[in-house]
Amino acid sequence: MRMTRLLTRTLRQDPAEAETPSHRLMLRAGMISQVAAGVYAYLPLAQRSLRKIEEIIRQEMDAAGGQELRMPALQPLETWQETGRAGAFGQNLFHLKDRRDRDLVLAPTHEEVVTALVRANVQSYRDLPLVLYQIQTKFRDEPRPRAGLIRVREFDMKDAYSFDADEEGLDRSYRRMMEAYSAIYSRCGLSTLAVEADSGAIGGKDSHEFILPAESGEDIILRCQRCHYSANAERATFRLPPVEAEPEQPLEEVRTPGVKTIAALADYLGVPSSKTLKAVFYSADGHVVFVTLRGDLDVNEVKLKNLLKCTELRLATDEELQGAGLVPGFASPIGLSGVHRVGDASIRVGSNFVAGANKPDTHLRKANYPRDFQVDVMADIALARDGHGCPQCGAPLSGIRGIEVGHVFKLGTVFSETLGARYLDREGVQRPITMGCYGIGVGRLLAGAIEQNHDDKGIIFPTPIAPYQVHLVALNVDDPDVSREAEALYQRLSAQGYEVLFDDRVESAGVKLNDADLIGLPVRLLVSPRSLKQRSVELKARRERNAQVVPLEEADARLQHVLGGS
RNA sequence: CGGGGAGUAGCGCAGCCCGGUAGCGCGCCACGUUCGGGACGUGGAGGUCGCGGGUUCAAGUCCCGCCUCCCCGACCA
Repeated sequence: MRMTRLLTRTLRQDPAEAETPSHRLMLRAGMISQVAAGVYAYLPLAQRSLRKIEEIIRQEMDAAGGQELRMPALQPLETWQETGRAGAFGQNLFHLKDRRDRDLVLAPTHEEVVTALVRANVQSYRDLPLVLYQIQTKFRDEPRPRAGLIRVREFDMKDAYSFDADEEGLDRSYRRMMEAYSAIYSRCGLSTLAVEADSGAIGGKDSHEFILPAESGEDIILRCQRCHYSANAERATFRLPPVEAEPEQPLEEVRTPGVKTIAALADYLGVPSSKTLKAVFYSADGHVVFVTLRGDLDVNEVKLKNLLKCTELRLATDEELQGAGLVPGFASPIGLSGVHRVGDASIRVGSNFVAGANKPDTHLRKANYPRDFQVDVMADIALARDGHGCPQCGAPLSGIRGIEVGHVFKLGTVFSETLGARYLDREGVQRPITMGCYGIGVGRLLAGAIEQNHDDKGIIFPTPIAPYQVHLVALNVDDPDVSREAEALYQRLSAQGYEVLFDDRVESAGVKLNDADLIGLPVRLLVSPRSLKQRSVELKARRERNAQVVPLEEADARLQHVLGGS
């Protein structure tokens, strides 16, 4: 491809809206163009990368026994009401009406349709196992699209679905998919981490995310520094440091004027925050829920949501609190009745806590569970943090940020039971099909790759997903020798099957070299009057510091060497 | 949805407070000079100032309403 023919140009200045490196660099390199919030046009350079990523995904899915198909993005709303997921997705589901006023949705994922397909086509255990996949555009009306391609409302995703006779079969399919995922990332030249994840509102037991470590990532991952434990913070469990046993003392009231936060309270009374009880109120599908946990911990809302099995969970408003007879800032589990009470396991670790008194400017000292108050449910609903103890070995956990570039779930029989996807086993008994689902965001993977591979000059593409392999740069194209030799080299390399981006523009050296660094193709070949004096080109790997001078006729052989024989 | 910010040429911005011919840098076009890390000169093209209403002799600027985009949070299979 000649750069004089390429649709876009590079930008010298950073576009104002971009903050994240991948977003900024993709805009500057002319790869993407925003059409609406979270909606992008993929320009030729990006499109080539995306196609390479898709091709790698297809090869690995096929190798793992997958069959590619394609399901519609446009679906009737009823499909989503049958499984109750119209509600579960809520506002995130794009809704529209057709000319006859029928309700349609733009699908955010395809469990319903694929399950219905399998129901119609699978009758016997002989038809199983089965892995179906597609690469299809998904629509999710995200509350806040952000960071370029990292969180968007329209995006291409590879989604795969496995169908097995039983749990053991699912375990095999699941393992196989995880292996395929690892192969995909490694072939893309990326290092990822498989971590335990929350399975969401309608997940099954097991779920893993593939995380690409990156500063700009939205997810926090906790990894054990000693053993192999690693999990998304949404999911992670942890051990609390042991506390010394202390005899329970009698409850006493203490004046705490205007002290409303845990930090202020600990400071005011001169106790560590781990000696306080935190009260947090939520509205779960409209019902007030009272949560108590130790003051040094925060509520993990994902755990809480799973525990309550609700679809909408938000902090309660002060009005809702007062309606339930509670005093914001001084609310207390003690003497509380009439609301659903959830206690975190941490309130059993420690004693003689400071708690609210449920009247203004007053707290209680020496509160003890269960002596002074009870809860309706006791569970782990605390958020794990950097420094907490590993649930498996107790060593400290450390937190890193990362981008979720893949997510796999064991769905079990949730969908097959609801939608009636059954098969006959050997004994002639009807059983629900056991399912798994497996997703990779293609565009997010590209963005993640750039997050992980760039420097202050630009992108450093991993070869397998680079839009082109070689950036052939001619300096001084007015010089007939340069123009002739560069042209000849372009033709020759292209004929040999190399993917060459040929900078044949009339531009100064600085512009061309900076653009080459910005676009970040793996290898740069430079033809100039200077190099031609030695009948040579300069070859420089984007990742390397220095260039090497290579005789013109050896350029192909050197390229093959550098690109690893492709 | 809560908080903050912004919409003026393809990109980055000034002008708005204090109403009076719409500007700067980059990019773009032409010619010439340059030519290995974002060159220089000369001449040019390019704008419903986000949209609608109002005030006024006159609105990019003042007033009202709306829309869009970005950031933080909430949210997020």
